Amino acid sequence: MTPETLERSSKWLARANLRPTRQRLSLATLLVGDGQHRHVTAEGLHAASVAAGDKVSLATVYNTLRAFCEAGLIKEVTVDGTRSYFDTRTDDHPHFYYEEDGTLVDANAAQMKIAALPTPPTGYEVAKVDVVVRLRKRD
Amino acid sequence: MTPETLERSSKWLARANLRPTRQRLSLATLLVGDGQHRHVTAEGLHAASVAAGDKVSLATVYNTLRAFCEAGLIKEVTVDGTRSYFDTRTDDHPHFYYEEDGTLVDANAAQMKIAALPTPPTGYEVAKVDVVVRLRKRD
DNA sequence: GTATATGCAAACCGTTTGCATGGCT
DNA sequence: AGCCATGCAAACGGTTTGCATATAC
Repeated sequence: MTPETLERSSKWLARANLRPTRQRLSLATLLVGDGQHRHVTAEGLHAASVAAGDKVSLATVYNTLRAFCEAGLIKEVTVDGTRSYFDTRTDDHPHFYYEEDGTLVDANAAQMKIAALPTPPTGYEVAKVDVVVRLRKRD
Repeated sequence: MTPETLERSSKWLARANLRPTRQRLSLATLLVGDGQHRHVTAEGLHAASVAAGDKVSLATVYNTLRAFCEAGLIKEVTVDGTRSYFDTRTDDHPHFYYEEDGTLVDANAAQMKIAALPTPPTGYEVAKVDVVVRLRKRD
């Protein structure tokens, strides 16, 4: 791990006033260590941390992902009823979901033009707009 | 129940070559008996069937909703990781999701203009585009 | 008569929680 | 020292499944 990787992860945690514990640093590094955006599931992130040689319990992965979420560092994306996905990019943007293997990736937001949004009922405001483009293999 | 209600439900099942059992007719009637579109959860539909005096087991509600889905009579909508929603309207259209109570309703599709969609990667085609506008109470 | 649908209860699986231990400041 | 994070295992809740019974055709 390069020094920049560690520093980026530390600052990311510091930004949200989260104590830089070994486990959080490990997960933060896996999430944003290289400055790229990522979409992970709890199981997937846990597997990655084990593969990286860091010992983090599955429960801690869940608790930590939730903590990151509440701190606004990541966002949950609902695309599959059976799994939760977390996105390191926190602004509203469209996603591609590969039905074949359950992979989630960012779609090019610039290509997505929502000219008009349905008017929210009175008394309500838009919290978030989720756009998921589900993809299947072309035959 | 009016005769039209029963006939509509029967034809709806017949359209998909599904045997008109008592349970299926009951659920079909609750879903499309009045010709309106509906968004239900398995638990909600089960409660409705019990309230209507029809005895249908929860397992059968699940199996039946799945069967209706596979037959193309309804579509599953993923908006909440903890529950599955089913929509009697089967074309792509935007939804309003009330975070406060988990209600799902159709948004006015005419007001929703997607001028451009992100280009799918080569080898893949768009299976479905889910648009969920999450609403929160305005303070 | 044969294939299929139903009901029950148990299994399932991702996620959450209680509580004792350990680490950060 | 005090508060907070971690880990384990048990609990949880929605959904699925195996199997015996009942129903449609």
